[in-house]
Amino acid sequence: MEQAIAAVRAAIDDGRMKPGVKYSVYQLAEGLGISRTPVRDALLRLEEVGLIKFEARQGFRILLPQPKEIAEIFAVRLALELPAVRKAATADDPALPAALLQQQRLMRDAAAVGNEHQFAHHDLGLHDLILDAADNSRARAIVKTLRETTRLLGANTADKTRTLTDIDDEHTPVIDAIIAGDPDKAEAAMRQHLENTGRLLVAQALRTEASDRSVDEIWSTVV
Amino acid sequence: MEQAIAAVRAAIDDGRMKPGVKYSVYQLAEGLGISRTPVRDALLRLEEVGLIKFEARQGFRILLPQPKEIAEIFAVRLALELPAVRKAATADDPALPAALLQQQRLMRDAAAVGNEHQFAHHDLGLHDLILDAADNSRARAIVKTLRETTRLLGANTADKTRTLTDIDDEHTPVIDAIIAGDPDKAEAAMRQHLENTGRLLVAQALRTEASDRSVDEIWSTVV
DNA sequence: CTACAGCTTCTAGCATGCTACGACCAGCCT
DNA sequence: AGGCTGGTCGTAGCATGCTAGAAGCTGTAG
Repeated sequence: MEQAIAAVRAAIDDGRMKPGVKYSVYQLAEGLGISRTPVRDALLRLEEVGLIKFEARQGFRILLPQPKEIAEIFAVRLALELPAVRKAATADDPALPAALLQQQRLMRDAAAVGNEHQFAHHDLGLHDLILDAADNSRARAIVKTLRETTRLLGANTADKTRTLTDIDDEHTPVIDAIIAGDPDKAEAAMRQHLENTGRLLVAQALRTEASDRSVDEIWSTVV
Repeated sequence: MEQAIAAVRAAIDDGRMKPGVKYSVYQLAEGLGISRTPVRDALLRLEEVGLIKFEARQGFRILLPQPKEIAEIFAVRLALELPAVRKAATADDPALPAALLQQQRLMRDAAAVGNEHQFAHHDLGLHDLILDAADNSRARAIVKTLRETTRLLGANTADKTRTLTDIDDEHTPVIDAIIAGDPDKAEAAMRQHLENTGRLLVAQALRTEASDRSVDEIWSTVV
């Protein structure tokens, strides 16, 4: 079943499966060479996360997050990650600075060669590291799930309006402030980063569905 | 499948299924008069939420949340519900005050006759109403899930150290502040309420597992 | 040419068959 | 008598059978 989940995620990531198109458990199971049961289980879990939607007796469809949903996701992330980054800045874990800098180095390397996939992976790793430092595994799990549902869009977004290096530049003040033990600065930098990213994704979602609403309008109703 | 989820929850609630005991999909399916597949699906979802745990080739077991987990859950709830109650206090939804007072009335009635089940239901309804007013369905869904995992304990807690009326008294200032449009007071009152409840549940969890750690120790590492 | 009706062909969802494997128990060997 | 070993039982997990129902197509009638 884990295999099936990973397979579907991978298929979505590399564009073999596209939003809007109808798929069926039968096809997918055959393609993966396993039976329908674990595939269905996997899809049920993805449905719960909101990544797909079963339509009764018609198959299922990959969903693109709506602009409002994206804004909601980032509102939740702000609520959870801002306190987390404060805690990370005040907690004195001697191993944390090294881990942060290591993660940053990995991201820089990925950015240098333009490897978006690697970059996204290490970006997740950095945020995860901060939530780990805040010592709340539940919050960590929630944010991980939220990121998963926006990742689909994220992959397409970075190269359009923001380079990988731009994103990396937003991380730097966060990392510096944590290492310096300055919770206010860390929080402000993280807020900056999440707001930028969130508004960008909302803007893109608005574009793809050709809506005439404004980013600010949606953003302000939620955040 | 929804039927199976509801059945398992109900069985846990009224004590037909107890934490620590081993159960199997076979037994359960037979008991419910449906096949193993939907029962298994339901249990997989409950496992994802952390309410049960499958043990390979041995059945599954109902889990009691650990003290740390409870503290984490309340840390997340604070992060999400404090902003929400602020928004509820500033948003001018003309229908909100009436809805809040209505919900409070239902809770009072349930408290008056000592109907814990009804009370818990309406309590959930009140918190849900506030999150709804904040207009973030994602946060709403998250909190709902979190409440589900603590509900098991919650039912046992209320009658021990806090009467239903005590809980109700904590809600009053929250509702009043929202109606008065005072976000600061609303936030403070909600914080008071959530901290009380959270610490109480942590204390109970510590008692049931006979730990010698203190509530403050656990609470302060997370919140 | 168009509208409609019936049929074929998909589907999800539930039920059931099947298998590999860990736990537990009884019986044997030392 | 005590420890080990083989066998039996029960389990999750995967595969497959089965059914009701919706979508779309095809052929026919107007």
